[in-house]
Amino acid sequence: MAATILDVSKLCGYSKATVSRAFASPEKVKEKTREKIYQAAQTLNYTPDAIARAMVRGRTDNIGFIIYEKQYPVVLNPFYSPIFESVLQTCTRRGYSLFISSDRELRLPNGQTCVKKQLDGVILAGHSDERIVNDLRRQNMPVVLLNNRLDMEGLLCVTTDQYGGGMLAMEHLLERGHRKIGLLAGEFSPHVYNSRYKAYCDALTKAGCLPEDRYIRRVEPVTEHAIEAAMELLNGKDRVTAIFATNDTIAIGAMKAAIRMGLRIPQDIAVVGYDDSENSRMIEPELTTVRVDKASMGRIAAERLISQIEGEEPCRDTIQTSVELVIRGST
Amino acid sequence: MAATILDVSKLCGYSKATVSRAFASPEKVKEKTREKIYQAAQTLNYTPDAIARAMVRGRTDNIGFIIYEKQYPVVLNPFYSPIFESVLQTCTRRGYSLFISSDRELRLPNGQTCVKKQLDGVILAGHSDERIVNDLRRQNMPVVLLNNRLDMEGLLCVTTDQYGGGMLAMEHLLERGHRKIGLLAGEFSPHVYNSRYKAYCDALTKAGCLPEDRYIRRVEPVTEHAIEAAMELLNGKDRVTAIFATNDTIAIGAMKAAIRMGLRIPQDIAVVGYDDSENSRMIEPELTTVRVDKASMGRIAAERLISQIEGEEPCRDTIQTSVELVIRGST
DNA sequence: TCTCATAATGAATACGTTCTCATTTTTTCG
DNA sequence: CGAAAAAATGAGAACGTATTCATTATGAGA
Repeated sequence: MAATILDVSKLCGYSKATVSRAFASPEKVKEKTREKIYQAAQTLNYTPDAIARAMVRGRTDNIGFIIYEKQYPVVLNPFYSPIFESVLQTCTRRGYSLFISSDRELRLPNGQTCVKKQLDGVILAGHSDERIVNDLRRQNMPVVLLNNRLDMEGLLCVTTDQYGGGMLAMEHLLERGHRKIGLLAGEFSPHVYNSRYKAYCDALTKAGCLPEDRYIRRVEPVTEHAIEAAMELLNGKDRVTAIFATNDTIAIGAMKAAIRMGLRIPQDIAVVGYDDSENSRMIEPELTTVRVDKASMGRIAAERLISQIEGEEPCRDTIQTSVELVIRGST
Repeated sequence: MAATILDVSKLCGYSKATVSRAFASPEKVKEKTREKIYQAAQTLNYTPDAIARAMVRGRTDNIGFIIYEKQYPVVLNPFYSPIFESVLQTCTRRGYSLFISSDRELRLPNGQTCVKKQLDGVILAGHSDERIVNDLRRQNMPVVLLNNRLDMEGLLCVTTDQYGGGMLAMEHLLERGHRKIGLLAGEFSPHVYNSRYKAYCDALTKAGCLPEDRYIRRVEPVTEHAIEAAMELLNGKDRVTAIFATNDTIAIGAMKAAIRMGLRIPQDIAVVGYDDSENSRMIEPELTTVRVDKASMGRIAAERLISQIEGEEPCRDTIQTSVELVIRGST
């Protein structure tokens, strides 16, 4: 049905080869010829077939974005959304299209990888593991890790200073005089969890306090769970005066718990979050939080992946984007 | 580098055709043969090449999801995120992969549609227009509209009862005795905007009130703008006692404005939102809002598109999913 | 005008599958 | 057991493009 290069060729009288060149590398064909070819193409409503093109070039100009975050049923959560936006922009600018999928889709029942030859490279976001990376590498698929860190030879990881960010949050609370600080720790990838937990402990210790288990709760990053856990920390006469939550959704849960218990924020209870996602400005007062440079993360990951696809060697193993404390009304 | 069907063929002694069948339609090959072929494939780490496959079948098993919402810089906003999730699930279950893009990506500089032959069909979300649909149709591309309505021959639109939803919200406020009701109307597609605006006017009129321009503000669906507009409505002695916001982000802006002005929710000012996005439960008190069945929207759009791809004729032009009022603390 | 270099074009092949049609093997059943 | 039917397999074309290599047209310099 659709016109092919042959139809155009016949209509304008030039060979298939020349027509092909007119589209794929216009500078190699005489201007006058090119015009005639484009004219013919237009009347036939012809566009080069991307599949046939990919077939012979061995490249599709498609990139995959795959999110592994088991705890979130929603593929696109407030943290990844801006990252994704940035990845999409970068890819578009450089002529690539973007595939997206959750982890379920990567492997088909028969063990095939549906990704094969469909994609020129893959961005793995969240907590993927060595096995997944190895699977992809065995197929010579360029890979970049996003918001995760795995120590594998030549594997590029784009992440942030998790420990430093945690420190920023804790030092801010300590500076304001808080000593009884609760930790609401979300269940993320080990890399993320461990770094932020360590920052919590180190900061307290440095300030002469002892981290106490009764002030610490592990929670799923879901508002309801966070509310429950926060209520425990806020109950009793020995309650905490501040809470460090390891992401904004959890922090908002903590604030909601406080409001429901009649506590004033920040006078009675201060809350610091992490990520600076959209949510952080939805609540009132707005949330003090650790801002992660999500736009850069996405851009860098995409750019490095594309460099790799286009033949350059990865120059560094790990790239850390900056973190910054944004102080708002909750502290 | 990567193994092809020919390598497998040589290793196991069967012809290319049989190897191909072993993967594409296993029931057509003897079990014993199949096992040997799989074995050989495994040792060679072979997987059928999706591109070559697409080339000969004329199908890619890829679907595109394209969002047109100019006012939102973020491709994936809280409204579309669950819809997208649902689309992704449905596609995955039925063996399709998902491409995503904003409108910028659809057309390349030279006027080509990069979509051509890469995709088996497209879901157009947000306010796309006739021109776009026609472009795609000229290439025989199956199309489904999501959250929008265009009167075009045989075009399937999956939407919701915008007017009915608006009515639910307004009648709820009227029942609670409110008469001075403000409208914060987000700038969405004409279809959406007009329906909700009409519901606002009709409900008021039916209750014997006259819609007044001073109670109505058009706003971009961004929290800051909503806060400003809400403050205008809440100022002065003649202020409104309730606000109907045409989406949750705007409603949250209204609530934040009220809180900042020292008004109590819902005693001094009631707020109803629209969409029931995640945000609606982030604020305290939580937001009364019109729930849109986003999961169904996504599922239905994907299913109908796939039916169309697989050869069935669309049965209805417009499908409306249900709306429902969720009453929470803000009213 | 002629020669040589260079630019522009064409013919043919390759990319890795699926599918049709023909052929061979296996099964069924009288 | 033998013939017919059914199942399994193989040979080869086709999908629509990019690219290599050969050929032809164009232009520059003397």
